[in-house]
Amino acid sequence: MAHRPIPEPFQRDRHDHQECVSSAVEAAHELCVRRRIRLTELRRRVLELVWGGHAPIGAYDILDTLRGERRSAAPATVYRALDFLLENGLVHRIESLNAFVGCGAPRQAHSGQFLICRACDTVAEIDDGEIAGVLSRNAAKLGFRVDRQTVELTGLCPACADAAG
Amino acid sequence: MAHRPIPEPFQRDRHDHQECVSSAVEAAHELCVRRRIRLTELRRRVLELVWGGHAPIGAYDILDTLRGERRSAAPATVYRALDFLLENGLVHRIESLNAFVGCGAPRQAHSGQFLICRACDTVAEIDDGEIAGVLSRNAAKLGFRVDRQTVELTGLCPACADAAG
DNA sequence: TGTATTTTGTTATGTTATAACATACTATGT
DNA sequence: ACATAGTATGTTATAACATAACAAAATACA
Repeated sequence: MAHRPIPEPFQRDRHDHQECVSSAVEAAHELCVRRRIRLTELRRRVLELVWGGHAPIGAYDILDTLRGERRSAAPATVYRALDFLLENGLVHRIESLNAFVGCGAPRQAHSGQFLICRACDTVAEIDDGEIAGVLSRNAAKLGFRVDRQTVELTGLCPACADAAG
Repeated sequence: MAHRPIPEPFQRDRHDHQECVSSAVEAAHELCVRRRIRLTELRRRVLELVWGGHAPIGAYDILDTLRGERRSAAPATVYRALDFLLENGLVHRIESLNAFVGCGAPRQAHSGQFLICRACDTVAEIDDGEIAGVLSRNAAKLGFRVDRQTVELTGLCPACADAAG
């Protein structure tokens, strides 16, 4: 079935963000059906909260909101839901921020690279085969076999770079 | 003046590690003289502890050792020394591990890329211009201006890859 | 020597994450 | 429908990582 595509990196001004959230939840739902795993109410809700914006959100920020809705919410509640979402590629962890962002393209397996604006906190995920290729290849030249790539580029997004001159 | 070079990534079997430590301390000393900043006893000692091996070490592991030598040691003691060493490029932080490794080539400014063996915990720093170039260039194509690159590749080093088959 | 600056000491607290065990829910075979 | 195995969540406690704020000591340097 057809989804409206999630906006491309940094083309995000004045977009209907609710559309991002519902697309992400719908994609997650389909992925879970396909894999015969359960997108429970809790997991769906945590996914929505991660998709609250295009900025990374911390586990305890998620918890703060969740507590207003579910009196049993505790750190383990959130971390377990996040673990599930991470394992299934529905969210990514930004290591340099100890925070989480939604994955815009959960269909394909990928590690992804992240562009993190230090001014507006927006994170764009890219899945750049050239980058992944150079990393794997150059590691392999040293005899290193790469399992997982963590690539996080911090700087200024186009809008903030313009504003900063 | 001449230093014996710190061993190349993954050529580290049976090397004299004390040589790595003393090289690193000597390089740090010279860098601090040149920059007119102070490599105090505390900072020198923390640098040595970071260089205790080629595996990343956590701040609280450093603290545990330091407490045996200096009864006033507290978290802030260690973090302040680490901040100094980080600012001056003498150590690097491995974001995906919340831990620190010594920098083998503190003379030049660089962000570096890290190859982290998940079997033996050895970390090798590389400073690969091709990688840095592709990252900056491909981010720039999207209008993103990169300040800082975090590149951490987890996998198996040559020795552990051989052992694993 | 006096004074400004930097470094370290000290205490407290904030933030992020996991362990361990109990209970509840869901799917499946009979 | 029932038993039961497996999965998910509740609950309490604690571990691991990091910073804030102010005092005291050491150092640089006029």
